[in-house]
Amino acid sequence: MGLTKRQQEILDFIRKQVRTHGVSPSVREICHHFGLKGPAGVHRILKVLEQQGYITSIPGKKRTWRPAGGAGRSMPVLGNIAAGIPIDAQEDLVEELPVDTALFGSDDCFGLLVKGDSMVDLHIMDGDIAIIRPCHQVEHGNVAAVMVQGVLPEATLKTVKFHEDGIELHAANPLYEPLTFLGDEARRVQIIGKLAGIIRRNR
Amino acid sequence: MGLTKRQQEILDFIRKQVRTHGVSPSVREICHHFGLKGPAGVHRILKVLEQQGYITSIPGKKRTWRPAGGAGRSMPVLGNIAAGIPIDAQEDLVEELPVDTALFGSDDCFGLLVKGDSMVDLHIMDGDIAIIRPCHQVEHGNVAAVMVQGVLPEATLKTVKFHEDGIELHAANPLYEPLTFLGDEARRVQIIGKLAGIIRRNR
DNA sequence: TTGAAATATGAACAAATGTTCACTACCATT
DNA sequence: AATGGTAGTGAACATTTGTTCATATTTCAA
Repeated sequence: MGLTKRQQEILDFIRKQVRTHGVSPSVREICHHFGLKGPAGVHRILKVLEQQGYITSIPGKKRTWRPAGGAGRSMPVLGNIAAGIPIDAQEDLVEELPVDTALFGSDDCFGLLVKGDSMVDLHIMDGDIAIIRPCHQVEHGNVAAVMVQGVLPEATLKTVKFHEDGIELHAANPLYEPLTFLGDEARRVQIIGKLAGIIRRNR
Repeated sequence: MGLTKRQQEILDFIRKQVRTHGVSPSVREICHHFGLKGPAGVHRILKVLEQQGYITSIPGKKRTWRPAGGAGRSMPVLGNIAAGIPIDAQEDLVEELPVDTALFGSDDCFGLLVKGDSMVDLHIMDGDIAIIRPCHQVEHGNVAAVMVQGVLPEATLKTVKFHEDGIELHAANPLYEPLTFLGDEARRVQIIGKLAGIIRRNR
């Protein structure tokens, strides 16, 4: 079976600390975060997590308790986005990439799994991970992850074009017709974020 | 102006340690690596590197001296490869990507800056970073970084095809003619490594 | 209720480690 | 030779921090 509530909390805290600060927390910093008085309790839990294979340390060395699979900052990859920008949504999380979000210019960047060939003209392929930098507005011609209420069930990559009277969403593939939203219709278009990059892994 | 020899050595060591171990070295570990007796000298240099913006630390906290731009493991990106696999070649190093090499399956992966449109059919664009996993042999049809003595001045991405009597190197672009090497000629083809992935950053 | 497992507390020890200071050595330039 | 920047040595101090032990408290299922 899985982990205890406390064990999970502590594991999450370590991961989050390493992800954001790039430095492992000390045992006492973990204590302080949970309002505990002494390091003993946390230390025992660390031992448990180590035995389960979740974390590692170099015995005796300071600040070496860190996630096992690989230390360092990371970036979440989402399978799809159903509503709004997922802040801490665990549901659609496909994996954590061992990549510093700084690589793509912003701390809140995240990956979005690309499905289908709709962006093939931009050399983005099925299975690629599109890196999205969250924002609410884009310029004419930018590629962005967008959602359209009632039309696109999940966030999709489109080239966004603005006209006097509306918004046009283009797939980068001649096989797909552009979507046009005129007047009030345009309000249904929700910008998730701008395309900041691509990561592809060959099988 | 740049850094002193010692300063550069220490900076490189810190980067390498963080890259491979995921944990910052302690001041004394740095001393030991260079055969120094006391931590004082190194500490002074660390201060210099900090002031220059290369590294950061949380004053007083243990093991918090780490590369400034982003902690965690990283992967070197090379502009071009003139001869053999560059183990520690600093010359052609374009930058360090804050990406764990584990993402692409092997510790010795490195990035190679893609120039030109010769791989456009594989959806690899000018400016992309091709991730190369070093190896000496590839299978028929694999995409690899190759060099050809006297023909290709630097490592280039090609689709490698084997025939009864030789090797054919194809660019993934109809505008480029494939290169054919028959018989003994084939020995001039040197495989640098296999294409493991792509990282693209949009401007 | 009862008992085992998980947690928390308090105290204390030993190491690891950052940091500082004074002094010496080397090296290139003036 | 004098000077100034960079480096190395030795010693010492103060914290941070991992680790352990014994004991109390909570939780939760049998």
